[in-house]
Amino acid sequence: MNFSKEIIHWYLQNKRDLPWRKTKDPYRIWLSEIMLQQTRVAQGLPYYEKFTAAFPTVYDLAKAEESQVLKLWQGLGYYSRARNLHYTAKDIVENYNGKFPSTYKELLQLKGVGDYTASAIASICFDEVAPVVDGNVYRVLARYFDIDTPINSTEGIKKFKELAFEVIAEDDPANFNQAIMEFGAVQCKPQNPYCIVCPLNNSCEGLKNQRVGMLPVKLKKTKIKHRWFNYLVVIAKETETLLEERTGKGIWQGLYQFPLLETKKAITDIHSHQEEIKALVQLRNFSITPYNTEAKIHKLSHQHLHTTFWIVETTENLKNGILLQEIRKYPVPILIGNFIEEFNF
DNA sequence: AAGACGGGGGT
DNA sequence: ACCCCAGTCTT
Repeated sequence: MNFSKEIIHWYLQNKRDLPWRKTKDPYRIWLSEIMLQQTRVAQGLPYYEKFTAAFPTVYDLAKAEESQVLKLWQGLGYYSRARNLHYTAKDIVENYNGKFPSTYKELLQLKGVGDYTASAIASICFDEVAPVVDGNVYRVLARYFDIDTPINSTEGIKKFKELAFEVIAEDDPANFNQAIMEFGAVQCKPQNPYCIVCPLNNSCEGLKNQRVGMLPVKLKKTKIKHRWFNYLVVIAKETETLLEERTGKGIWQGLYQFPLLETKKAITDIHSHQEEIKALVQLRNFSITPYNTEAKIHKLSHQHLHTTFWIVETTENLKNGILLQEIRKYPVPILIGNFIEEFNF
């Protein structure tokens, strides 16, 4: 049996029972693929259930408020996916008569749909011979063919895509694509792959050359930036607080947070920042005390946020205050969400 | 070509 | 501490 037949054979016997494998509805496949970008199945699964319940069709998603979409997305990360998801739902309804396009080339035009996702939808929903190349596929191909070209180099991206075209089962691209990804996730996994029981272990070049553990090769890591966030948790008359929306570039676009004072390093004397704080919270008189004395480090893949929450109490009226009892309606970063649950106002 | 973009899980 | 995850977009 050749590579593609063996992979599909393995898949049909070992595939997990996942909700998006029970449908060919392009809306649901699209939704699942966007959610699973850089995200494990276990983490994305509950979100898929929430979204399909709240938005059974693309029309339901299109007519939702963006903040509602972000609220449901809260905790999943990479929030541009949620904003693009909403944008594309409206795009499909307005410009495609509510029907997803059926080819790789057309799907690629949609915002938030790149090479991988266009291939996934085209193959799974429309049986187009469009190979997917995700992290799993890079790993399986690099090991099986013993290729050490870095998977995130321009040359590597091109080479592995060509290789995927060569090995794809042209008579069953839908199953082959899902099979090779599942195989990478479950069998040929990053650490401690099950080579001993692998159905391909007598033809795997990487295994033969004892190079499975070094493959795939990937170019350098991103350098981590350190930032110091001071959140001003205003409590006015024990019933109201202040939230601001993050706009512009950078992390957490469209999400809400307490008024933020970002500093170059940890604050040693809060009173030296009195004027900045006054301007941020728009108050004349208030008391301020740290909630956590040791900064909490919130780790993102590319930034470490040294975070301190400051409790700002006042008896004045707030300019644009929100009711504390409604604070959970706003989409917030998990860092803020955890604080809200822990502080419990 | 290189960065930016989240959060969680595994070793 | 480091790597990876059903990647895409921007610079």
